Amino acid sequence: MLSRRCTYGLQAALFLASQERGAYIPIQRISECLGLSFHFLTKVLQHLTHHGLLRSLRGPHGGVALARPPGQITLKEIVVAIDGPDLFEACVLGLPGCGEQKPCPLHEDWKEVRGCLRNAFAGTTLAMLVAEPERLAAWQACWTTSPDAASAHS
Amino acid sequence: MLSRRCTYGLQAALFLASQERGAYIPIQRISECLGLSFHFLTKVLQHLTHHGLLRSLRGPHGGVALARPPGQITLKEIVVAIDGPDLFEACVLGLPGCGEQKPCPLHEDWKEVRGCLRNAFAGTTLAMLVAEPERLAAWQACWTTSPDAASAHS
DNA sequence: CTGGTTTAGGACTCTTTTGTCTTTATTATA
DNA sequence: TATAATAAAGACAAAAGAGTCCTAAACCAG
Repeated sequence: MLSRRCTYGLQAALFLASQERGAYIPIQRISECLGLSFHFLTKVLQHLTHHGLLRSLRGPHGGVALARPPGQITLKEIVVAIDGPDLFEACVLGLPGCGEQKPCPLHEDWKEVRGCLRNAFAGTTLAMLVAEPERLAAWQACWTTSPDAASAHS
Repeated sequence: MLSRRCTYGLQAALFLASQERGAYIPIQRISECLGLSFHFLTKVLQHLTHHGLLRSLRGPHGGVALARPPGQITLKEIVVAIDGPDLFEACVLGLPGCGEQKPCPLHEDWKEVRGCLRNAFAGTTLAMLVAEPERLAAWQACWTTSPDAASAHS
């Protein structure tokens, strides 16, 4: 469904949304908390920075931060930045010419499912996923290491 | 969303559903009509045969045929046979422990989308996609070569 | 200005997916 | 029985995805 790069990007964005607003967080710390490869995550986040979804700062006290308030960043933006728009636009059967003029037999049915998908991703912001204390706790429970433990270790 | 193997499998199954009921069709002909690589398609269809979704027969007048009436084969069966059940079961964020006991922040929202996906694939049979003359024509328009032209050529 | 910290960028490896080719086994027909 | 047609099976090549590593550039603190 989503590439691994994409799930890493979403996880990191969600992580940043759950941290102090606007703070630069080192990628090293994100990778440790989420249990992801540091170097690989670095590439994914560089990609998001190029697409204007993240800001970055080098040097001590540097790191990455959300470029906009988490309430203004949707999951769809992140997915499209990493995996491209195919998930929300391409033919399910992978037929090259499929479209309104030359619809495949699944075209009309799939339009509905695609709408469902698009609504889910475009209608969900990062803020929505960490606003309720319940969800925030659920998210933090997914981390392999707590950020406090990670910062205490340094 | 779906692997290429999977889209090839779906296309071939749909092709068989639009042919004379129960007839063995050579893979060569399928690949020519759909414009797919013969050898690669062969592998995909062997896979579907192993999973009991197709029957096959070697030798002259051999080929592959649907193992059951097209009204009793759903798209979901084909997808699961080729790509596995992940699309309909796994966590969107790719979190290993995500489930009812330890839900990720998207878990509940995603359950709905997943249901939408599952309904679409499990609720659609091959027969439904070729029953209406309109859809059948749309499907045949997707072929690069007509089966008549292909058979006339031999 | 120096040294440590952090992102940026590129080269490289490993794995999976995609695709090709060759050989073998099976079947129908003449 | 001989021949041609066809799926089955496996070896191989090419491309993309995933992941590692190293060097450079930027930044901050002393």
